[in-house]
Order: sequence, then structure tokens, then C-alpha cells
Amino acid sequence: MVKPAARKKPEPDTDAEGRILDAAHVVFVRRGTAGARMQEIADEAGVNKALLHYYFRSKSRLAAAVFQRVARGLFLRVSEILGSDADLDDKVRRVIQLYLEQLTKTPYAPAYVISELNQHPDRAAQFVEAVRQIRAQSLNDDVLDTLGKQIRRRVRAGEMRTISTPQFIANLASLCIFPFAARPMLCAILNFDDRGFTRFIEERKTVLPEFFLNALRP
Amino acid sequence: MVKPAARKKPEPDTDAEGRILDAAHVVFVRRGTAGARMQEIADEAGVNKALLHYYFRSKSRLAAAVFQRVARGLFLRVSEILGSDADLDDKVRRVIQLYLEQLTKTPYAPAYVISELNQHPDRAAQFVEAVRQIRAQSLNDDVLDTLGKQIRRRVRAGEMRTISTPQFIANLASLCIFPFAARPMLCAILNFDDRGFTRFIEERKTVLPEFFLNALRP
DNA sequence: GTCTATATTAGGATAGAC
DNA sequence: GTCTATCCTAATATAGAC
Repeated sequence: MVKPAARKKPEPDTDAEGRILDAAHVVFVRRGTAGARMQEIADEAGVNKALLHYYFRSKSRLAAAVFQRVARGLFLRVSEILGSDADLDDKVRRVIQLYLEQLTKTPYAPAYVISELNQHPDRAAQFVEAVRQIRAQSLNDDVLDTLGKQIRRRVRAGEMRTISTPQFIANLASLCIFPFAARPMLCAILNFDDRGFTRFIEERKTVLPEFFLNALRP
Repeated sequence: MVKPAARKKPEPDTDAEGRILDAAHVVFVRRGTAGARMQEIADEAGVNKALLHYYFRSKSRLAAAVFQRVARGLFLRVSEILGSDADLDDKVRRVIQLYLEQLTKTPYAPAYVISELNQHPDRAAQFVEAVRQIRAQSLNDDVLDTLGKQIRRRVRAGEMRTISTPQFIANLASLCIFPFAARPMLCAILNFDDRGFTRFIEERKTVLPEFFLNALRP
């Protein structure tokens, strides 16, 4: 279904299948799976509705393909960093930097993934599979183990407060991802317009590494 | 529409309008507005579909009523704490405690509000209005101002690192709310089942205040 | 106020020409 | 492979009896 062969056309026009998937990506992320309309996807792709079924058979299969793609995108690069042999502080700094930049480009991804996972219980299995695949690809067999060892080493050396690996990861993910997922909420509470939010994220690029690393000082 | 009069029946059966709103609450939060079905709400309320239209005219009005309710619920009590005259450390501890307990009882609220706000742009205005109402109700005219003053005072006194009020609030909200909003995501990554997640939140009740307050030490 | 029955439209899916 | 035309079910909404 996916041809890894060399791309012939450098123009934005890909083959129909690719255009449809891209269009579906846009529409599903914007409206959610339940709110998306096949017609809107077809329009966005510049093809006929029937062609969506030709390539993807049904709306739910198309939705699954898009979800897989977005979920992977959210964790692929971060997983590489966490699985690398960099120093722990360095990992933290790089993860924060990466997320704040990546999510600035794809700001709707977190809210979409959160929505899907909560409304569509069988997406959870799909998500677990995506995570498993990413883990298998990364240099380290288990990113979590490596990270846990790094944390415990630092704690034993007295360079860091005691913290469990899950809490460490949850805190890091929360601080990076939540502001994007809850952007309209934050903007309402803090009286931000788009410009205000952008500056807020810029500020965050320096605030967050300090905040997080400081929190772990012994 | 809402009668604040004394409740006649102590049984779970309220009047039809209340039962419908409760049922709508459950179903909309579970499925999202687009995914919810009027039939399912009617079943959940134990009434006929037509009655939903009798009381709420249309699905979108019913959805708006539910959203208002859930959004208020997310911020009402927290706003009381932040607007109180308690010490800053105390506020932090009480907010964390409140959120972790409240969200344990209504774990789907954050994901629902996030979904709605991202998929349904005009919910944003509704949300702003809900926040404005809560602010007007609370003892303090502007919770944000009060909090900002407390933060700056602590910073000037050298008892806290410099941090802007928006970053302070965003960090606190992120750390409290995200794990619930992204529960299936966290569970997949950290290999948690329901039991594991519950223990994780229990652990978090002690971890989080330490983490947050420690992050702000000078 | 609450029901049954029905109207109406929207939207996913397919058949078949080209 | 891509289109036009059509089918068909699901879902919101209303009419009208009780």
C-alpha cells in the first residue's frame, strides 16, 4: 500500500492515495473522527468521494491510518532522544526543545490523539502497537529501562531527588504537551490571543528546562 | 429552567429535565458531541427521544448546556482556592490536592473539554463566558492579579525563582490535569492497567507538591 | 409532559460508465 | 484509476395522540 520508492514529483501533488491520506489527516485532526465528513476529505484532496473508498475501503479504516500516523509522529523523535546515550539533563533539555518546536508546527496533534483515545476505546490497542513499533526500532530495546537506570543512578549519587520513572515521564510530558492540547483553555484563562500564545511558548523554551531540572535538585 | 427549590424525592430519579441533562452529560463526555447519539441519551435517561427535543429543542443546544456545566465544574472550586487569601505554597498544595481528587471522580472531564474546544471553535467563546462568570462570583475581582502579586512578592523577597504568572499557572495546570486527559496514552507508555494508574495518582498526591514547590526554590 | 409514528436529510457506501 | 449517479441506513427533528 505504501511505496517507499523514490518520489518522482517534487511538487505538492503526490499520487491520489497520498493526497487523500494527507487530506484525511487534516480533516480528521480538525474535526475528530466522528465529526469528519468523507465529502470534506474528498474536497480537501481534490478528488471524488468514491475514490476514498477505492483506496481505503471505509471511513473507519481511513481514520485508523491517520491515527496511526499522528500517534507515531508524536513519539517517534522523542523516543529517539530518550533512548540515546546522552546525559539525563541533556535528554530533558533536548526533549523540551524538540516538543516545543515540533508542536508549534503541529499544534493540533495532542488534542486529536487525546480525543481519539478517550472516545474510541479500541484506539488504545492501536496506540500501544504504535508505541511498541517505535520501541523496537529505537537503538535501545527498552527506553524506559535505560531512563529508569539513569534516574536511579543520579538519585543514588545524591545529585537528584528521589522520583519514580513514571512520575518523571508524566511530569515531562505534561509540561511539554498540555499547553498545546489545552491551548484554547489556556488562552481563555490567561487572556491570550494567537500572538500572546506564541510569545508564551517562546518564553517557555527557556523557562521549562530550568523549572524541570530545578525541581529535581536534591 | 432550573428550579433551585427543595428536592422532593431523595431517590436518584429527578424530574425528566434533570435526568435528561445528567444522561446527556454522561453520553457527551463519553462520545464527544459529534459522536453522541440522541437515542443513546434518551436510553440513558430512560425517556423517549422526542422528550429531549421538548426540553432542549436541538442536539446542539443540549450539547452546549452540557459543555457549560462540565467547563464550570473544572474551574469553579480551583478558582475559589486561587482567589482566597491563603499563602502561595498553601494554594499550590490545595490546588493539587483538589484536582487529583476531583479528577479521580470525573476523569473524563479534561479530555472532553479539550476535544470540544479544539473541534468546535465557538465553544471557545462559551468557555470564556464560563470563566468570566466564575471570576465574577469569586471573592476576588481578578484571581489572576492576586496570584500575580503573591508570586512577585515572593520573588522579590528572594524566596522564589523568577517566573511569570502565566508560566506558573500553565505548569500547575499541566501537571495536575494532563495525566487524566492523556490517561490512555500514559497507560500505554508506562504499561499501566487501571490499578496501576490509580496507584500512580496516589503516589502523585505526595510527589507533585514537592516537585512543584521545589522547582520554584531560588 | 410523555409517548408513537413519521418526515427529512445527511452521510457512508457501492455500481457501473469511462 | 477516477468519475457520476444512486442506494440505503442512521440520525435529527417534528406532528399529533394520549
